[in-house]
Amino acid sequence: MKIATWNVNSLRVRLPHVLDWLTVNQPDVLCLQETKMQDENFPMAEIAAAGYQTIYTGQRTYNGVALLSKQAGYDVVTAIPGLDDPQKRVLSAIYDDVRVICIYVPNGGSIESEKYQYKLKWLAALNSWLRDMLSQHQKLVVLGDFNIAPEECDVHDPALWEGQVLFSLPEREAFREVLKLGFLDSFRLFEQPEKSYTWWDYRMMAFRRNMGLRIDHILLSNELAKICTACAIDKSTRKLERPSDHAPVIMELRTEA
DNA sequence: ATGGCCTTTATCAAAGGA
Repeated sequence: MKIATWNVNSLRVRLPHVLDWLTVNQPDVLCLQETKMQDENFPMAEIAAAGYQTIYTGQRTYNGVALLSKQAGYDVVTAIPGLDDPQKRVLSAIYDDVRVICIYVPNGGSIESEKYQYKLKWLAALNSWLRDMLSQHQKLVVLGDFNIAPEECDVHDPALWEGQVLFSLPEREAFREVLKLGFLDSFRLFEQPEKSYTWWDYRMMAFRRNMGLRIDHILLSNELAKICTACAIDKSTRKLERPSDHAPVIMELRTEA
């Protein structure tokens, strides 16, 4: 079973990339963030033509998440229970017997901003929810754009990013607190190339210079970590015309077909 | 490096992203 995540930064613009990527990679489930479109505009027909079913929850201009899958998902959840949040950042469903939770964590603006406080509050609510979900689902995947680079090796220049949003200590602590609930970072279960990142600024030729951050993650419950056979970042999409600034991350589980 | 670049919008300048 292949499960992947990709912040597409506008599904309208990136739809051709997504369709190509589905055809080439054949994931069982692809989670998208920043679709930036209302539900009535969702390109369900084009995606169905590629052989994928869709679940989505979107809004105009900002945010928006979607699940594309070969088989139908069920028991859909579209928000963190108990968190009053109009922003569409969460989508979850069960595929086969695996509970998949797709998240788009708030960016946080800058450390001094209200958006940063919103991010920390959001992460605290996520933690409580995931604790609850773990008690109900042994096979649990939490994946998406976390907007947190957890370790120094996930940042091209840790000194430059020290204390900045995406790499500040409270955010990294929140990430560690999620791991402590009983998750493993699937990317780090395997030998990986040095300086592996999932996001590069559009400016400064950052991709060409590999000035990136690893902020998109796939976390696995212990039960799933035991059967995880691979996890990799696909940098190839970042070289396309009009690319998303994020690269997809893809993970594979050894499951009975 | 107080911006650069990309996307969106009751656009053509400003906000948000990361």
